[in-house]
Amino acid sequence: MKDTPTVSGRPRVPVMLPLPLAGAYDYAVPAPMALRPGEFVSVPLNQREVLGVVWDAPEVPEANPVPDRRLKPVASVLPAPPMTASLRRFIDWVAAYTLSPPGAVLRMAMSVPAALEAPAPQAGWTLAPPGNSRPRITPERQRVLDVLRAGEVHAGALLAQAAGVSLGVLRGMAENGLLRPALLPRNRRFARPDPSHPGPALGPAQAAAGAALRNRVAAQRFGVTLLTGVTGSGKTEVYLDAVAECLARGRQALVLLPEIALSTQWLERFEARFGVAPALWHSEITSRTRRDTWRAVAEGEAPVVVGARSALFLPFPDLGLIVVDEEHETAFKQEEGVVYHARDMAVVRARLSQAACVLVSATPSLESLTNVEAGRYTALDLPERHGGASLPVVEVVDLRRTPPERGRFLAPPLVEAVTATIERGEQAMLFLNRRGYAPLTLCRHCGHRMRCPNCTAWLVEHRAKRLLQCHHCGHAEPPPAECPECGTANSLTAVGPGVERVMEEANALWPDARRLVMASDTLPGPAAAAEAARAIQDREVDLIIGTQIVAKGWHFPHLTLVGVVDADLGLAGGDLRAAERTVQLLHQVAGRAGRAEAPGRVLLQSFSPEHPVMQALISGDLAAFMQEEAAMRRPGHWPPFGRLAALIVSAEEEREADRTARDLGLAAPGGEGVQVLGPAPAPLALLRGRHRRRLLLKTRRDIAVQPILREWLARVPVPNHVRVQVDVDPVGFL
DNA sequence: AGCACGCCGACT
DNA sequence: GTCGGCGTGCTC
Repeated sequence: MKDTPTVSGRPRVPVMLPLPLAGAYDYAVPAPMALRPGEFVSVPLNQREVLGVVWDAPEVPEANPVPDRRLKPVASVLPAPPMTASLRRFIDWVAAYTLSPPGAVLRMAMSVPAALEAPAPQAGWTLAPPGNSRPRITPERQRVLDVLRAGEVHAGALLAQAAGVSLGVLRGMAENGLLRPALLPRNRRFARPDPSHPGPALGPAQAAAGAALRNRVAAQRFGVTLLTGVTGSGKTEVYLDAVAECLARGRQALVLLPEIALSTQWLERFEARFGVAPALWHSEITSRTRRDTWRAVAEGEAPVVVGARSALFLPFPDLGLIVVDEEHETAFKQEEGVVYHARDMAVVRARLSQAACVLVSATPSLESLTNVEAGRYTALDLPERHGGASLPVVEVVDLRRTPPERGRFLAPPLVEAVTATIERGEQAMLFLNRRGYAPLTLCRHCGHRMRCPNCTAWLVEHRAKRLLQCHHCGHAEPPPAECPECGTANSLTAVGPGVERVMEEANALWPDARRLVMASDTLPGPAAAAEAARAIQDREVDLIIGTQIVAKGWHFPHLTLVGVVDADLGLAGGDLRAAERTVQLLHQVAGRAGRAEAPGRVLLQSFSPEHPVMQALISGDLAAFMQEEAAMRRPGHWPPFGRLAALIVSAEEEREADRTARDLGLAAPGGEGVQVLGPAPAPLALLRGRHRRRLLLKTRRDIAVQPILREWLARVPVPNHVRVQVDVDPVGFL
């Protein structure tokens, strides 16, 4: 261990604070304290005390360090396992990559301050050593003695219950010297999954893939595997095999899911494989569970954690495997605060932890496919559906040739198919990625459109709630009786469909069918989603109408027909990844059909059946589609064949946003392989009352964007009310 | 992030 | 006259 660094003899340590400061602050180390990097400490900061982490001494000493006399001493060391060097390096890495203050990244790793305090010890009873007195042993007392073996400590309530006595008996025994109070051992809240627990039987292809993944984990070093396979091919069981191998080696495993709150079916599969539940980490767990889970992870007591992207910042002391399921999902991109992509950061964390990383998808991202092609990742593919199920047949309903009736959204071929499916006693699903009743409310008299006052967006009618809502901010208002522009009464009319409106149409078409809407606002929380899934599995529903939450890895064995109400929906707008994302989403939705013996059928309603996206879905040859996608992006150095970073300039005053955006544009970097696009109004030019302008930095893949961004931003002064947000590797149009 | 300092509006 | 609104700036 290196000596504690000093400036002029007085011992000091850098302490990283979970605040958006430029770097670590130095503190004096009081004489009796021995501090090593990683230790959680409490330090004074400007009239208050805050928690922080002892960071590492800089490799090159700071140019002008804070003089000794201005140093404040570290107040105390917290009774928690120190943060590992690999997590500290991860935090530094994420901060440098995303251009965030390291303290802002640290904050994500210190989200549970209560977990840093010593857990409150629980009182219980243990056998007292034999004394001189010989107290009377009643039958009740004997039963207690029978339950409580030497050396064991039991909680009073449980002991009394097990022995069938009252708590008074225990107290009496303590007074007579038979029992004495003792502290309970820490309760093992997270059962250790048994890697050899008999799980579901694997087919030969799965077993082979499982063995290959096990080898990757057994190597106990960094490596990334892209596990692909059509929906229903059993990818989950295969990577759970890798989790088993990781557990057998005594290391921890982390599984990231895009939307953990909706993943009850996934948890059932985990329990079927290991006999116990994993530790869960997402925004909806209670603060108590949060504290216990964080602590258990830090102490190595939680062998498997399944969580949302924030679980990447948990304090695993010995991470052996990270799985990113549905790796193509854009939900892994964090868009607020520290802007990062959890899939990419998972790879980094795995590398810094000497862990294996497995990216899983039926529809892998072009990023990951390109990494396989370049030899950076290893590919592993499951070619067939497991258990004899076949892939659904995909057809397009040409809306130009067989349009729906006026004011309707379901074309005759789709209506007939749904009718036939329900009549056969099978389930059908209608997919439309639009919540509410109608995306636009228009005045028939003057053409006025109902807009959000805070955002560049239409207000979406939610007829059941009798509200017009903005899906970008919290704004909601009741639908006005007359047009706010021209004052005409009863002139406002709903334009376009949302799931509610499709439901209305379904009510008229199939009045006897049992119908269910699945959307994020009709299924508030995991319990409601789980109940819906159960009702579907138990055939209590004939027709499901849903938004993209129905695309998530559900297993609905009786579902044989999927109708996509508007397959063209995602293709509008000039987004770089619009086609890729639409193929991925629609393929996932299609994959819900025909997961058991009965074959599945998928109908895509589209105005452009010849579009490559529809053709790819019909042929099922997504690999060929992705190759064409690659061929289109490669020449212009678009990601993943080049790098992209977005600057979002925002201000309440439009002129201020414009001015700073223009200044940034004038100071734009250039040179070989470096290009700046913009400034231009961001696609949501007004969001939550802030005007937004966007600039895009595009570089060749061999040129890092971070140093360019740092120099660029340092050249341009940003006024007080203006915010410049940096988004390295932006996805979606923002 | 939070806390203090500072400079302008309606109140005991 | 002061109580308090939140804009600005600093924290080893």
